[in-house]
Amino acid sequence: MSSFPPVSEQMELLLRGAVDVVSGDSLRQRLEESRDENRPLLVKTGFDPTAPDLHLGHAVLLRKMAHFQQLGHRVLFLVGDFTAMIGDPTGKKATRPQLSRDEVLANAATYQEQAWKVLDRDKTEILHNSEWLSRLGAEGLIRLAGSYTLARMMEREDFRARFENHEPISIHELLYPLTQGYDSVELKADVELGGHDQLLNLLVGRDLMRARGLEPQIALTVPLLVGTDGAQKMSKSLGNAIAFEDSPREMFGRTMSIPDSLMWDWRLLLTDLDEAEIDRQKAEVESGDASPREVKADLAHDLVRRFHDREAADEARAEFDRMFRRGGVPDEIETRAVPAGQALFAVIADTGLTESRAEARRLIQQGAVRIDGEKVLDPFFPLPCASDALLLKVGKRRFLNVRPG
RNA sequence: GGAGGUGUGGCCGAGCGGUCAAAGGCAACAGACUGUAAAUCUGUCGGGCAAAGCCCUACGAUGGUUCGAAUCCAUCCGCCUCCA
Repeated sequence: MSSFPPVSEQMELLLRGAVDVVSGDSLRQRLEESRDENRPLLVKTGFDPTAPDLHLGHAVLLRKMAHFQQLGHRVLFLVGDFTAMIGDPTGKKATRPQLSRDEVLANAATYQEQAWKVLDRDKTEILHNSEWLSRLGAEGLIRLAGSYTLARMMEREDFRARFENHEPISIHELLYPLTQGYDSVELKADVELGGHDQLLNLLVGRDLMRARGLEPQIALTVPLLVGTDGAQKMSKSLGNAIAFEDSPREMFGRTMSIPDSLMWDWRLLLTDLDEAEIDRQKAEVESGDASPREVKADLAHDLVRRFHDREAADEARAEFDRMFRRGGVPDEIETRAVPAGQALFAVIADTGLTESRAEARRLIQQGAVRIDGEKVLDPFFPLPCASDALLLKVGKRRFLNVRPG
């Protein structure tokens, strides 16, 4: 008797949201073997822990790993402590900085701490690729390099683009896909997961495995999540990310700010809602039977619940309604003491609501600043003495209570 | 090894020795309209100053020429191209 669910059921879950599967047939076949022999598949995912703040973009891949876990397969969380020191060139227009070993290990620890919000910690095996890669030595590395060609490497769009644009490509960057592929050889992985941009790296792994007489791994990729700007892939440096660690309010609000057209992707990739149900909602919104705002709020609620808890999600939603639908203010606003009679622009800048006094003046003149709901256009407006705190509002979302005295 | 090119604000990209805090685009921010969506329109977009002006800092780095340098010169650093 097998402990694994039927293969068709497994396939459905595993292929949800996937971009590439090389190949679907071999995945099915291997799942069948696994089920027949009652042996879990070995699923490898490499992490290059350069950015310790996880965001929803990372969640897509972690969720795919979680799917394999749910089905009873062995999921390896491979810390690329060796490869991180090389710096993965994928998708970068510039050479990545090479990190020290200590930085990498510290990042990896932070990374994992957050990853357990999505992955089942007890079912995750953690390995570090320095274990075998540092043993490889110069000779081993050169031999490894001998099994691939420059032409094949240059098939990669990011390398090619950089080459054609006369941008630098360091030799060490060419070694990255090879070392990553070597990990698969070493682990004899059945499946390797990665973002869509990793496809070529995963395929290098297949080639290297085949060359050594191993059954090549199945490459399965997930899409790169588009960020809150609706245009570029989610990334902290582009400011379009929602971090696992963001507060419920922030997570809810930032989700509400995504373009409507994006919410279906997010639904599919970040939540468990049935694909059929997603399609149904989409049809309803398109026909005007459902409000896109409400559908998006459900999504936001779902995400907050997932990364915080149900209560936090309820609160975030209620607060959002209060603030933005009814023009109210948030529950908790920090209160600061400020000198009475000080000019408004100085107060705003000095309390950090704006980055500079010049910016404060401009915003006031543009009508972006309100005191207790009253628009004030004079930057030199002196803050009156008041027994109660005054509510300062700058733009739509910056609030502060000040108590002049 | 030889020859040449290039380095400007978050990004791309103009820039004649003075009129350059530096065109234009993107992004961002604010206002209007809204659903903190999209689209559209308007404005802002180094810092300081009760300010249509003045001052400070800034065009890879350091020096220099000049009354005056993003613009010219030297050295250094980074990057690229061609030839070998």
